[in-house]
Amino acid sequence: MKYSSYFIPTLKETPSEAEIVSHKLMLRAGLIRKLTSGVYIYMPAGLRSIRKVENIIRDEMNRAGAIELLMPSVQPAELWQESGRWEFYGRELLRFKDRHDRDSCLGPTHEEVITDLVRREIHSYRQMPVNFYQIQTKFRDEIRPRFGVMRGREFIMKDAYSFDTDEKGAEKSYKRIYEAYSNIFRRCGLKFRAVEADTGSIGGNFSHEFMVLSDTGEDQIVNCINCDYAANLEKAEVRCIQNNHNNAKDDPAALEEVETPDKKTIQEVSEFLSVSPERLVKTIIYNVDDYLAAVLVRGDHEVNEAKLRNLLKADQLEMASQETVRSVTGAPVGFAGPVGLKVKIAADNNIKGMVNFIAGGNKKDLHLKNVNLERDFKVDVFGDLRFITPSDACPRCGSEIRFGRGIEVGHIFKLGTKYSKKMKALFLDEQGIEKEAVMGCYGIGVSRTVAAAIEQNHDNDGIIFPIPIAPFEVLILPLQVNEKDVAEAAESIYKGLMEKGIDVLLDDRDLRAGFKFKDADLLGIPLRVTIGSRELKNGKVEMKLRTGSENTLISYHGAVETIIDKVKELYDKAE
RNA sequence: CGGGGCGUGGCGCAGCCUGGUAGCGCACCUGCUUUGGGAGCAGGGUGCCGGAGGUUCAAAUCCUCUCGCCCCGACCA
Repeated sequence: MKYSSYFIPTLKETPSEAEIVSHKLMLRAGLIRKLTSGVYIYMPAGLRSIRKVENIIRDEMNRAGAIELLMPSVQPAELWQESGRWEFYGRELLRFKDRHDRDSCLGPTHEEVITDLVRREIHSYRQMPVNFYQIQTKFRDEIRPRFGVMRGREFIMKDAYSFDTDEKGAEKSYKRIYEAYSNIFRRCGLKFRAVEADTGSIGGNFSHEFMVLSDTGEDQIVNCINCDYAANLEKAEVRCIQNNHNNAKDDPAALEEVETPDKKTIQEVSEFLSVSPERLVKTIIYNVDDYLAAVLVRGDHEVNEAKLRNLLKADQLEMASQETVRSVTGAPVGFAGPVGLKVKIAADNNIKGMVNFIAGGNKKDLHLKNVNLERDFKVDVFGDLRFITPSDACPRCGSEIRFGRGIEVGHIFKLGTKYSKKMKALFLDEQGIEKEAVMGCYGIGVSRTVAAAIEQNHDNDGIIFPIPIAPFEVLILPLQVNEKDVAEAAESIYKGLMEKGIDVLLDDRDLRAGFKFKDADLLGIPLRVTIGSRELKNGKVEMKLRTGSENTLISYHGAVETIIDKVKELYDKAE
C-alpha cells in the first residue's frame, strides 16, 4: 500500500474527548473516528488491525473444531421471551418495533438465535458435538460508554456456542476453547491471564475471563503469588477462617445499648466508640425478588452482590430504598442491626467467629454493644458474601494474594442446559431417549482486543503494535521522494516485499523527514526501513524496530531478504 | 437515571462575567527559501458561535427550552 493513495488521517493534537492512552492513540493514529456516543467507524488502518485479530481467531477456532457461520443482528422478541431474557436483560437490550409493530431487538449476544437454530436442525447425538461461531457486530446499549472502542455500544465480537450430549462432553468443549483462547491471545502478543469469573447476565454455572493485564483495566483481578489461582474480584472466594481478628475466646457479655447520635457510617461509629471497624457488624437491607433480606458482614468488609445473588438464588437484587429500610428496621439508614429484625438474615462466614460485637440498634441514634449470635438473633443462611481483601489468603493454597487490574477481552461460560431446557433444544441419545443439549458459550471482544493491545504496547511517541496485529508489518520510508535513486530503491524494496506476501506500507508522501518519522512512530508499525540518499550512495538502507532505538544499516541489495528474516524473527518472538 | 462540565473554522482553544457585529495556534491553499525527527517568511480562504424561542436599538455574550458530547456517581448505611 502506498501512503499517498491510502487514508490514514493522523492528528497532531489529542482530541479532548479521549481519556485513556489507547483511545487517544487510536484517534491520533487515524485508526478510528467516532460517529456518536459509543459508536465508532473503523478507519482503513484500524480495520486492517481488526482483521488481523479476526484471522488469528478464525485460525484457532477452526483448529479447535468450531464452525463459522453468521447470524443476524436483528432478532425477534419471541426468542427472548422464550428464554426469559426479554424481561431479565434490562435496558442494555436495544428494543424497537418494526413496521408491523412486532417487537424486535438488536442482538447483544446470540444464545437464543443459535439455540433456535440447533433445535430445528440437530436432533441426534450423531450430529454432536457441535460448536458454531461467528464474528459479528453486537449492540449493547451501555449505561455509560467510555474509553473509545474499549467500552462501546456497538462493537465487534467473536461469539461461539457449543452443544454437547452430556456434561463430560461440555467440559471437553470448554477446555478446547480455553486452549484456543490462550493461543489466540498469545498470538496477538498480549500479556494476559485467565481468571475465574462470575457468570453475570449470560447465566450458567462456571466461567473464565481472559484478562489483558493493564492498570487502566476496568476489572479488578486477584491472583496468588504462589499457585496459579486467579479470579475476578467479584468471583474471588474467601477462605473460611473463623475467629480471625476476633476475641472469640471471650465470654459473651451482657447486651448493652449505646447512644450514637448521628453516627451512621461504620467509620463514624468506630471512631465515636473508639473500637476498630472489625468489631462492628454492618447490616444492609436488600430487595430480593419478592422479599426483603438483611445481609450481615463485618464492619471492615464489603458485601459482594454477585455472591449474594448466587447464595440466595435471586434474579433481582438491589439495595432497599431509604423508606424500606426505615419500615423494616424502624430507624433511619445507618442504624440497622440484626437484633429483632423480622426479615430473612444472610450472613458472611466471618460473622460466625465474632463475639461481643457492635451493631445497629434499629432505632435512631442507637447502637448495641456485646451483640452475640444465637443468643441475640438467628442467621438463616451463612455463606461467602463479601469481597476478598488484601489481608485474606489465597483460597486454594493459603499464600499471599495480589490485586491487579485487567481488561476483559475474552469470556467463556459453561451454560449447562439453561437455554436448551427453556427453548427445548433436544436430541435423541444412543438409547433413543430425549435429552437436553449441554451448552457452552465463548466470546472475544475483537475491537477491544486491539485497544487492549495498544494499552499494553505504547510509548510517548505512539503505538508499538505487536507484529501479528499491526496494520502493516513493514513501513518503507524514503526521505527524498523526488530523488530518482531513492524513489527507485524504495519502490524496488516495496515490490520485493509485496511479492513475498509482506504487508508493507510505502510512505511516498513528499513531506519533511521529521513529519514522516512522527507519523511512523504514532502508527506503530513494528519494522521501519528508512531510505536516504546519504546511505544509499554507499549501497545501504536503514532498518529500525519500533521497539528499539538503534538504526541498523543493511545492504540495499539483499535488503528484501534481510527484512523478511527480521519479520519472521518478530513473529517467532511474538508467538 | 442523578450531579458536574463543554458545544465558537477540519483539530485544539480564547472571547461570554461587564451585550457593540468573532479571534489565536495547528491544519488547509499560493509563492519563495528550506529539507534525517511534526520548517521559515510573505500572502490567502475558511464560521447561521449546536438548535429553537425570548429580552434588547443591538446577542457568541443575558434568559427559557431543546439536542449532542465528555466526566463523576448510581446508593456497602
